[in-house]
Amino acid sequence: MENKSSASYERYYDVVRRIPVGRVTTYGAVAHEAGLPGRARQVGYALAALPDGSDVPWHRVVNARGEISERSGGRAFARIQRTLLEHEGVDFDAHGRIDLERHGWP
DNA sequence: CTAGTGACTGTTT
DNA sequence: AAAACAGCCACTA
Repeated sequence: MENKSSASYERYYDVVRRIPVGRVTTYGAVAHEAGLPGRARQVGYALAALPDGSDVPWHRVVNARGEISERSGGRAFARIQRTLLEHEGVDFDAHGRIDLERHGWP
């Protein structure tokens, strides 16, 4: 049984699981909803530790600009994330960014 | 304990 | 609008 580095990760995952289909949210919003404002960085860190095949829709989490963040050693994931969001009905502009006013999750 | 790092955010150039 | 800088906090060595 795999050990979680920190049970706090589950708190972030729980918030991400509540994101409805066709909507996105920011790292800061997830941290805020999780009851830990200001830990946006830790949200990204928690998602980075997220195991493959988890039930957490990590692709619905983007940065404050409404764009997909480039993580270390794999920008291919950004393309996958964009494809998943487009498949859920999320629109991207010519700059590859999402309108948080339209698809943002309150 | 200190130091380094990172899927971030807001303000200033 | 994009880039640079600083602030923030948790995890690892």
